Amino acid sequence: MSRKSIQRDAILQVIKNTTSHPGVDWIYDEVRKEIPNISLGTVYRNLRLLAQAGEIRELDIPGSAKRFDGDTSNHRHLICEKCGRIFDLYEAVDPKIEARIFQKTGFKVKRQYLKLIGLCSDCQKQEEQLKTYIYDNSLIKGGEK
Amino acid sequence: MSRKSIQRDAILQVIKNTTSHPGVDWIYDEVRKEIPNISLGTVYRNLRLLAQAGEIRELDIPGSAKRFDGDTSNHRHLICEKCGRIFDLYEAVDPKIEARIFQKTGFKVKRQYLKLIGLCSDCQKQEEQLKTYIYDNSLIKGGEK
DNA sequence: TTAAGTAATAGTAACCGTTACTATTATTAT
DNA sequence: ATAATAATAGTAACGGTTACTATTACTTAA
Repeated sequence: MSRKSIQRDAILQVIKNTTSHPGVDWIYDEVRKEIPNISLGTVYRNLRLLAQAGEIRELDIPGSAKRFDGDTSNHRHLICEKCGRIFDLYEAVDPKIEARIFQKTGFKVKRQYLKLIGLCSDCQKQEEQLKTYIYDNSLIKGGEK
Repeated sequence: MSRKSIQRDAILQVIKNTTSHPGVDWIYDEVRKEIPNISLGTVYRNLRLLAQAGEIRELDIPGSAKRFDGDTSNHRHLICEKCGRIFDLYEAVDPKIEARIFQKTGFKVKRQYLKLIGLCSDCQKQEEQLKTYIYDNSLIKGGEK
């Protein structure tokens, strides 16, 4: 990543200018508004380079495509299993765990990936509503998982 | 998963009889020793069914294919970033974190995925050796990442 | 300031893990 | 036994990602 490129700058800007945690497709679409004929391969290559350079973070979401985060500060993610949205969590992880593991096992922890899967408050409300419907009206709405 | 099948039983046995955390290819190879013409699709389908039924666990390793674990007890994984081996960790995760997150954010955590990436003790030794070579002989060996 | 050297690119093909499809086989309840 | 239908083998398709290749555009130094 020694030479500058307009494409890479544009990709970085797109990611830095959102607080969402976009996937490649979304990034590709956004960048094409600036550079209509940019190649998808260019997007992938530069995302890798930018992540390696530490300018962005690459998230891995179980069972779905890569996502990226322009916020490289130390934070974790809450993933709603219903709506798929990703929320930021600025909660420190117990730092003692690494020392304890090293003592016990000899394994040297370098990175902790703590992913918390659950329901965001919006989806909890929906679940509540759904329950009410079911109990009140004996209506069962399927396929919401 | 209402009817029994020889294929599914064989797949389950293969996974239960190893303490490694095998991927689909390895499982497929092992099962073919018993059932040579088993279909790869059958392996995938039954792995999904067995995981849904809670008889095995499906692991997701960042940037690599699915792996499975016949040990469904509550434990976590240490992943060596050098050799790729997966080690079991029977260390409880701070349970207070879930309550704290709910209080602060309203997000209801259902599952914690704590993956610890680092170096196993074997690979640490190799790294040490490598450093020694470099310092002693000014030999640089590349590509070991 | 131009020319040479070579990253980076666009466009496309290939790849790989996984899922979907379909005709056939095997299991279960009657 | 027979009917109903899960489950299978074999194969095709799929989606995300990477690899390839000829071309373009930075950068350095003459």
